[in-house]
Amino acid sequence: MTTTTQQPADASTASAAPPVSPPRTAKRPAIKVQAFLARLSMFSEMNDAELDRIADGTHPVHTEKGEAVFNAGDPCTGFHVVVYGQIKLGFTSPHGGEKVVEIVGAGQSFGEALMFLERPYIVAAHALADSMLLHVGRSAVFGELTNDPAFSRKMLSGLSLRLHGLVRDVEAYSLRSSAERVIGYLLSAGADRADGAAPRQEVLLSAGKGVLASRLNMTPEHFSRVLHDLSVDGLIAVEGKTVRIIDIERLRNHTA
Amino acid sequence: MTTTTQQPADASTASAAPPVSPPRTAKRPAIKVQAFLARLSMFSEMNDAELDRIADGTHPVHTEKGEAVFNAGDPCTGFHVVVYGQIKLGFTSPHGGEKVVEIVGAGQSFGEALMFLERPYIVAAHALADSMLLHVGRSAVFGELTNDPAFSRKMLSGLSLRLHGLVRDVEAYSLRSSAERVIGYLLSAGADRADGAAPRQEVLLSAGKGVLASRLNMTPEHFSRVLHDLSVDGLIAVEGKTVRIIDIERLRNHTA
DNA sequence: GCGAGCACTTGATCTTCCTCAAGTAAACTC
DNA sequence: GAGTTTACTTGAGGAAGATCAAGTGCTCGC
Repeated sequence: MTTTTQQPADASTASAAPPVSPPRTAKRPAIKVQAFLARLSMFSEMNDAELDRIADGTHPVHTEKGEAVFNAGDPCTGFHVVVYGQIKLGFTSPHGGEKVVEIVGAGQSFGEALMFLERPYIVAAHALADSMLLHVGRSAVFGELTNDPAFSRKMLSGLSLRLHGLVRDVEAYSLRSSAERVIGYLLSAGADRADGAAPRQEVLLSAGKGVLASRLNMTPEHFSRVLHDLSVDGLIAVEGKTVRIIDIERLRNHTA
Repeated sequence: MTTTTQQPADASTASAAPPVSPPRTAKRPAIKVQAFLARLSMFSEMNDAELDRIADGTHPVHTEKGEAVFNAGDPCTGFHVVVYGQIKLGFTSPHGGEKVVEIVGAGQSFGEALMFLERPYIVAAHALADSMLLHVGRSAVFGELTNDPAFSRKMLSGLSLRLHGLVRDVEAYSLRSSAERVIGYLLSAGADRADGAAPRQEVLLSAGKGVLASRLNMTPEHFSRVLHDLSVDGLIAVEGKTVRIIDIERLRNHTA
């Protein structure tokens, strides 16, 4: 849940999302790869020579809404960073269902673990919006890892953070009711001001309700009902994709 | 699930578990720390000087059955390796429940991710049997990381593998019924011969049924019933802690 | 601005799994 | 080796959430 919070185009968010705007025209923007990479915490301590080598190992990937970036079973040749847009990572069950594991936004990366394991993907990645990614090739990463301990350290932290988030998810799935998971999502999405300020009253849902429901391990129907119930209890107000938190204290203590 | 399989004292298992025997007497055995560490894949490429420095950063921890190694909220000053015994990692819910996230046996380690994040533990670790651990201090690890890229690489693989296992768990919890999870466990526990040989017909449950049930995200009652149903269908036979797989093909294809 | 498609909501019913309550069997003490 | 504890099993009932089936309202393309 922690890593799921999305960054709207809001300069006040103290996040790693670099200020790369989506293309205003149909034309794809030429971005400065090194400059973009340098803003990611993963590469933040690299010098120019290193950044150049990494940048040489990348190539841009443009994916339209609905398209797959990769599917389960595809070989993994590196990892991806989102420049703009939004990607969902998920399983497709043999019985037809889908489970969204993570929703990834601008400035976030995915697929590092598989890159190190040299195994094929076990999840699929689909674009939730027209997106631009950078694919960072394995060999470029491995090259820098061997002579830059600070980069190794960053990589280890990044992986650890991801692991930590996943453990928290497991806890939520096992020990919390679906209403509690929804509340947890709303609070963490509302709390993504990193400064000490009070959490937002208005939360913009970071994806469609169906996708969010799957991320929270419930059906769209049930998600809808939970939101409805919380509204009836006067804790929140739902207006399309924005949720206004009316009584954050009662929301926090809510048990049902 | 993949990382959960336990090694009974069986030299044929091609696993990383070093052949350190539990103490036959009440007296604690003096183990050779360097020799033990060298057999772990994490340290397998280290030279003697490095191993000495890591060994200097360790201290032994003896934990009796039922005792805690650490609790959620405790600060993390390094990671642990199991020399002998068995440790469970789990959450305790505010509402009283418990969820076992992982069961860790001899030769396996835990707590690396928290060490890199420098955050307090979010799970608790309790001994399921009288156990001996080695605590490897953070600074010793960080020291070697800065000048041994191969070690960094091993660390990254280890963390990636853990992440991979957790993603598979999330898939199982979300997309599979409890009977399917039980079957998955039995098959993977039975398949832990790494050679190409046929899976074992006899599976020794790696922990008490209650603990296993929690690991598989179900109640002990329900676990018991699932095992019962599979027995009635003639797929397995349960005799205490050993499960004999009678019809592995039908077990694999079982849907209910 | 009209119709088609899609996302979401609402209602009724059904399943899975949990809870509570005994009961049995195995293990640990003394 | 009897008594107690702990682990597991079995049964009955219940609750959370899924499924199925219509709806309603939006957005988007033309």
